[in-house]
Amino acid sequence: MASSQDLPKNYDFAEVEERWRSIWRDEDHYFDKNSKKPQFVIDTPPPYPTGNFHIGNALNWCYIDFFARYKRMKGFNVMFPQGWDCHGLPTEVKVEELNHITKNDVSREEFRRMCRELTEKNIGLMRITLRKMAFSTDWSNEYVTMQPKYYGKTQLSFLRMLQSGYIYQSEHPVNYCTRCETAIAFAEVTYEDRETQLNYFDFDGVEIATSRPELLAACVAIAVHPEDKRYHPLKGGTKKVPLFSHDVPVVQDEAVDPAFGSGAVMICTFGDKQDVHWWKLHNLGLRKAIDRQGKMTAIAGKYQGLNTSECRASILADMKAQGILKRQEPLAQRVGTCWRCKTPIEILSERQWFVKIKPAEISEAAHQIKWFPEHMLLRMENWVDQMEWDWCISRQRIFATPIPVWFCKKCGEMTVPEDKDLPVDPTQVSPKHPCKKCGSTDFAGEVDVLDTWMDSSISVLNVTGWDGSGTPPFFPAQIRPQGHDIIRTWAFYTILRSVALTGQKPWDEILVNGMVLGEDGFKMSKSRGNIIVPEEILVKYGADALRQWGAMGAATGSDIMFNWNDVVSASRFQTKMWNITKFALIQLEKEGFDEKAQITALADRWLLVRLSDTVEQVSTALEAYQFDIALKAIREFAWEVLADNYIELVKGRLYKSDESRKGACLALHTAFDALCRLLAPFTPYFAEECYSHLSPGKSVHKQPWVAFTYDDDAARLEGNLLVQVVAEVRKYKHDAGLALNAPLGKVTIYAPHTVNDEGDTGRTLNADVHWRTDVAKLDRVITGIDFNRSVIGPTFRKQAQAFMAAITALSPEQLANPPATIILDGCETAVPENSFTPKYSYMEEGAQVDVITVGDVILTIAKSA
RNA sequence: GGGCUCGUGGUCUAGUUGGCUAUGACGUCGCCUUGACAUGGCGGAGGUCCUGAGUUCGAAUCUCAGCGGGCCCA
Repeated sequence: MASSQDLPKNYDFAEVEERWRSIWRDEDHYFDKNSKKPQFVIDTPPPYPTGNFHIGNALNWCYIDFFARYKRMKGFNVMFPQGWDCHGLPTEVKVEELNHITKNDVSREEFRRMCRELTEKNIGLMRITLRKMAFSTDWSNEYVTMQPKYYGKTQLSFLRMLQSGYIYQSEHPVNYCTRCETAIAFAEVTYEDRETQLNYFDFDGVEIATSRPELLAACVAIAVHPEDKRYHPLKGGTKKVPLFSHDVPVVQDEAVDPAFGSGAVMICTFGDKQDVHWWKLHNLGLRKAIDRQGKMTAIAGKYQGLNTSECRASILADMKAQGILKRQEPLAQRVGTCWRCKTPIEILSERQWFVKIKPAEISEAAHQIKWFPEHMLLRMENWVDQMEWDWCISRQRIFATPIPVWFCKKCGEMTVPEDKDLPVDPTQVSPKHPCKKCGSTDFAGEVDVLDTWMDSSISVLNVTGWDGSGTPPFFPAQIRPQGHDIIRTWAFYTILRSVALTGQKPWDEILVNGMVLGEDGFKMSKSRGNIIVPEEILVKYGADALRQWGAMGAATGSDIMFNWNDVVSASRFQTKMWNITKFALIQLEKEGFDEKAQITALADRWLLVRLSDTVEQVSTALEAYQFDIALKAIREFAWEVLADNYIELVKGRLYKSDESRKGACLALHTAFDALCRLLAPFTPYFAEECYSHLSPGKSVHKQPWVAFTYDDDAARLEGNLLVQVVAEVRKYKHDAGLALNAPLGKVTIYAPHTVNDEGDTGRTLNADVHWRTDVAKLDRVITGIDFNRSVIGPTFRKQAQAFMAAITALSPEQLANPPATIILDGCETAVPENSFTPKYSYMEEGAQVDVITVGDVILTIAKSA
């Protein structure tokens, strides 16, 4: 036992946290591939290396670390990997910004190098925050998706899915960002409300309303509702497109809303998703009017080379000039935009690579996974049920995993590399063998690259040891923690890929965390100025306080509003707990504790049974990932049960030096040791510091989880009663204007059972306490009357004094059961309700006493005066 | 427009399968320096559990409708 003299008066989180960070070893958190322990593999989210580990990440990681540490203490072989999801547009954009270039100003290789460099730097910054937060990361299982070791696996997974027919290429309409010059998936489209104009114009005699006149060159049909009588004469006919003069058919479709605009709509390739739908359904032609840069193509004739908004203005002007533009109305519109640059997306038909989406098998796997909270499964179901297109996985960018295929320049045949040659960049190297079909050695490497989700959706395969064949050794993982914002992307794609590559679900369980909102209740954003960064909290209150906020801020799974109050109260709990530590160590240091001491005193038994209850509560909550409930139970036990009640009760006994203090010391030691372990997953620094003083040289994080049980129902009941009795007497003193430690004279407690309190109650109340099991013999006497003047005054006016005199004159029996009427100045007068209350006092064995009742227990306090 | 989710003292929040006086934190008010702690202790005030209807002996909890947030999607 360390000397209590060593303990500083105040808990200095900054000093303690830094000290333990320098002592702890990474090796203690490594997953052991040869272990016989049950495995607990976590499919951790690989964050995007922006350089800032934000508070949403922090919450997510807190959850992961709570159960990682808990599972380790429970004897599991835990893998808590750390990944970095590097590829993607944001970094490309940042590199362009920082270096004042565009991606076309330097070679592909040079541009990639710049991206890698920036990413390395950002990862370095984020690792520092992770370490400060005391996350028990397994750094031996760190992965970086931009490194050859990882993207080789991404390419391998691509080839496997290509071989099994999951991946195909096809010309198909895709969402396309003309600013980023790449196809993007639906998951990357965000919708924004914009105001636009609905233009009514004459289309060869038919009035058409459109918000996108620039697509006139791409018009392939006119659609009307089959029931719309206005347009029956047009059935089966064709119409000439104004300004462009090509003929288009008139088709009929139920989906046309006769009430919108003129009831006739032009179908263009492609204005929106609906156009794609009709285009397929009615087997229409394809007219590409917009190219990858967002410029008008040759079929736009004189408008060629204009961008879409220039073209729109120009076409509207020409329509006006020809007198065919009838009128314009404002129109509120939700427009799909690129999630990154907010440019409205175009739907272009391009040759792209796709992954087949098979909703049934994804849904089946999703149902085999246990979801926390359960309702998050619904979001997955809804997303799966409404899938319309396959997943477009090709991107026309640079900083990403290359698609590992070549095409023969002579015959067009596709060639893929062998597994052992991965990773490859087909734009840099050539295949090792000539074309199988024609023998040519002239190849063109695929320049398209893979969607970033193709990297991150094999995170679980990577950490479980996938090598391209069958089921990986540690697959499936036990749990996937992630936010609900990426259910339709990361969770969805991971399930898809796991099923496609292994035929199995990726994880046993998925734990979905909520979003962190600002203190004002809104999503954190720069424009609102409500962003709180973890670093700020770490500096002001330390990692343990921030972690407590993560646990207690909200029930697991629900969105959580950041709240400084919670951090402050977390920090106060540590102060309180630090003082408990000091007290416990001072007491235990005096004579040590005797492991074999007999626990007999009620307070000691009560503490142990309440501890046993707490351990069970915390363990149950942790098994269900209910961190708020778990930490709340721990705090309540420490603060209320141990500090405010138990220690106050046994203090006096601990100050003595007889046999009776041994039981208290053992109970105190047991509770304190358990508290350190219970706190270990939540506040690793703090728990380690406290435990190191209790058991020098030992780490709390290497101790097993608390297995303490203590079965004593009587102690729970009687102890709770004892605590109540003490509370009532404190209140009595408070009401009497006495200090809480003021001497109280003789107190008699009539309880149903004999209680061995070892004198704790008497010392705590500073009174001469007598426990008795017989029935209290009390005489009630009326010693005065409280008059309610607000009733008597208005009722009796001038007779008020007389009324009170008459009441005072009543006999004690009459006062106890007041008559309905009374004679006042010779008249029988009603006694109003609530006009007075008799004041009682009690006599016990001839002495005046005050009486308090707590359930069945009666307390009498002898009046000292 | 659809789906999910939430609405609890001034603020934030707990509340399994309906069941004692609705939990806790922060704030607020009063009292108290007692040998771990005033970054503390004790006590108090403060609630139409969003609204309305229904089911029930009994509803914060279940059902329906409405109002209002948030998230996701069309």
